[in-house]
Amino acid sequence: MLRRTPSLVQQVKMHLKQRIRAAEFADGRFPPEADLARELGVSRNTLRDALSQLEAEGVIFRRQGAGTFVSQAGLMVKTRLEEIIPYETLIRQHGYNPTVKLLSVRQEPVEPEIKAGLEAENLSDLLVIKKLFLAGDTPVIFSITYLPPHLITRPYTPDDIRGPIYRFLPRFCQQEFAYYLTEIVPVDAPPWLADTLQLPSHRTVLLAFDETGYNQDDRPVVRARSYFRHDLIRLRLVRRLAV
Amino acid sequence: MLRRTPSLVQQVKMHLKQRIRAAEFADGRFPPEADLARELGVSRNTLRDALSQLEAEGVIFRRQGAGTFVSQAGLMVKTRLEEIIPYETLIRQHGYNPTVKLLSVRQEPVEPEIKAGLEAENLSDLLVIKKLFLAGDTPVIFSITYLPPHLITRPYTPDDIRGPIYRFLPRFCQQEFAYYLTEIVPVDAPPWLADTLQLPSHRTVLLAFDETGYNQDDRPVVRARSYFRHDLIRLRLVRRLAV
DNA sequence: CAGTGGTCTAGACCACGGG
DNA sequence: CCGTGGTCTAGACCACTGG
Repeated sequence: MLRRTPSLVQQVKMHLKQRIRAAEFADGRFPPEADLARELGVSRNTLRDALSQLEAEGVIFRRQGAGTFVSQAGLMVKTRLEEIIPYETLIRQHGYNPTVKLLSVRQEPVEPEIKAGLEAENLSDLLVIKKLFLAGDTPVIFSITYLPPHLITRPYTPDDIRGPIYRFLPRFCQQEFAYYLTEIVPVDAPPWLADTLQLPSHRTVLLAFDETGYNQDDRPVVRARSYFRHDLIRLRLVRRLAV
Repeated sequence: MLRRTPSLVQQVKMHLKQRIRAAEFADGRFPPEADLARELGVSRNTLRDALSQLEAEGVIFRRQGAGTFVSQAGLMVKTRLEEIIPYETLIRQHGYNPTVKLLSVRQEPVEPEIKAGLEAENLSDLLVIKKLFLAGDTPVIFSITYLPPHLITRPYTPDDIRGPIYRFLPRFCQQEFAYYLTEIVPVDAPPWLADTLQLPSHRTVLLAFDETGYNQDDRPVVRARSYFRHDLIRLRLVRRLAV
């Protein structure tokens, strides 16, 4: 997997974010698009693509006829739900030091409902991966991942499992990961979960992600359930009016 | 508020959605971009803008060198979290008949935390709006909205309040609504809420949206908290890898 | 009115895949 | 290889705001 040069749009995005972090636009105002494009040596279209993405992320906002401005609220958003990021990064963005504990990797029977979502009703067992993510010393995320074992085409070690499953798939399953279809569910933690996450007794309500991962052929290849200590890990997103 | 012609991109989007609904692409395959653009009489750029949006919504997926395809999973997604839609529409998308009950509209003191988020610490009271949304006969969403009363510049009737607050703002407050910054929170329903939503005694865990609405000048103008019966209203979204 | 962002076009070239 | 989608450009015109 070689990295190719990030697209111009990506580079412009990163460049502008950098300048925002450096508080270069002290009054919160961007230069006109034409000037900025010329300065960066890209077409206005390319610059505008980057600006549109930054606006969708809540970093800036634009007003026709008026200008482009740095958004104050956008700076508060630690997480953008519609983007998949490693849980370690998520924890780091919240200001903690992340650790992963690989609790278990086993092939075992699972509920029919899980298998159905993977179009794997005929399989008896799935590969079940359990992980615990710590923020400092505090467990904050617990995840269970289900993978049909027949997808795996190369031998792997536990270390290969420690990272996100969407990194594992292309490397060991000849599957390109495309997207998660995620359902957000509130959960009253059962004792085993409260135990695993070392929840204080008065805090048993958690946020959970119920995810189905699809490959680039739009076939479901993996399912996962993740539980979050929402009091420590905040899930925020920017919502806009549908057109 | 006059409607202007929807942009070409919007029109193309709607047109393609329509053709997908009509199952016109039986094998799930789109024509090549160049052909489709010519057929629709738009430039390839315009067509591609529409396709990109449809892809982001999970309706289609594209593979370089291979083609553009209708996504199966995308058809299952009833809700896209990053888009604001009226709760009535949300309920209808779930196959129920929606009703709104305006429970109360009162000016009253609120917690300092709410006022702080609205930069209204110096106000003693805010306008507090409580609504209940039914799916058929079943209460499924309860919402509380907080609005600084001094924003209102025109007299209004209760009927003007029944709709979404982001429609009220431009009409009665001379404020253009821009976006919500939303935090997703799991909640163990207190008795008053379980009562309002007529929850079965074993179902007290709810999903809540904690929202701050911003105007086009990026100033907070409204706060809202909505509680969802997640067993009846599913909140799903498509998540993609961050670039 | 001048200056800003919003929309749309035609055309070029690149990267990837197996119709 | 050819055909697909991916990227980028230069330029035109429109819509809106009050620098």
